Amino acid sequence: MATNVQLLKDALRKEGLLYTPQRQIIWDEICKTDDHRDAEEIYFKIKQGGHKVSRATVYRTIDVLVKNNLVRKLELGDGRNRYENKLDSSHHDHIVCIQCGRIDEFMDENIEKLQDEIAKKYQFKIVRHIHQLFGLCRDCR
Amino acid sequence: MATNVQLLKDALRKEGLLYTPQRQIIWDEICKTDDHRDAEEIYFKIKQGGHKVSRATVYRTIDVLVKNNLVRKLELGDGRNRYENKLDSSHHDHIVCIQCGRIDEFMDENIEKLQDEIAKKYQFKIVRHIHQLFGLCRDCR
DNA sequence: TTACTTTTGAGACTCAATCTCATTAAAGGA
DNA sequence: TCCTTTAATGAGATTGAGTCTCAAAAGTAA
Repeated sequence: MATNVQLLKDALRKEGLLYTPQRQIIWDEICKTDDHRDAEEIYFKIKQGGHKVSRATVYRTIDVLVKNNLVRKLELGDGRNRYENKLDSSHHDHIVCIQCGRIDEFMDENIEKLQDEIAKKYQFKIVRHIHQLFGLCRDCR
Repeated sequence: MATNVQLLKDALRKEGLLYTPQRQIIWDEICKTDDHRDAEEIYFKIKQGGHKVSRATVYRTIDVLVKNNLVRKLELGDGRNRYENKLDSSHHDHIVCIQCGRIDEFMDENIEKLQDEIAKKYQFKIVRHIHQLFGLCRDCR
């Protein structure tokens, strides 16, 4: 977990924020799994773990982590944002099963390239993108 | 507007729902522009136009229209869903300026094909997809 | 220590969207 | 036509994710 501590400290320093136990607890919880969890889930897992961190602090800290590239925010359009740590994962997009909720990841260099070409055509500077496939997974179709 | 009336009637019949003045008013309002508007905007425009349709009915009707392919639902991840009529537009994805809110549309056969290949690889059956580029448009960069 | 700044937490608040349920309107007989 | 049944509507309550407020707690610097 040592690197994770440093990553958090660096991010906080960059933002001019203090390193606090609460922020470490939240970052640790997010690093514990590679799942795509919403803020409420993360908040309750922390609570279950016996730590006392308020909901407001969880939301505030997640925002900082997202802003500093430690966490990826997933917008599935169902009213709840999901989060996943970016510890050892490179860029990828998502395949979401609308039946069982399973989320797989994909990445295609060619699509990325085509995307850049489209942006160029529109004289558009891409800051981020969302590419999600919704449907039925192997087990649900 | 004649065809639009029929399209609505067909969709309602297919759903086993009645054709009502309120539903026609809502569908008319959505057909009036090619903008990407949220439900609240549509609701207020109807109100401004002197028609009395409740918020609940607007939301309920939009759901029916989306389900029956008369309206496309746009999820930009900002907590408000947008809607656009699908009267004469074929499938397309969106380019969203995070500065001025401008929304452009794009469509790339090659990306669609690559997408299908990915789905095949995962034995996934795509029902719908979201592909959005967020960044700065020509005028904002 | 003291003075000052930042963070936290509890709960109030926001806002889009949904739900409830009494009222109203439409459909389908007879 | 009237009657019965079924569906739709509207006003307002409710939900739920997320944000905001502000007093108290914790950290920083001298």
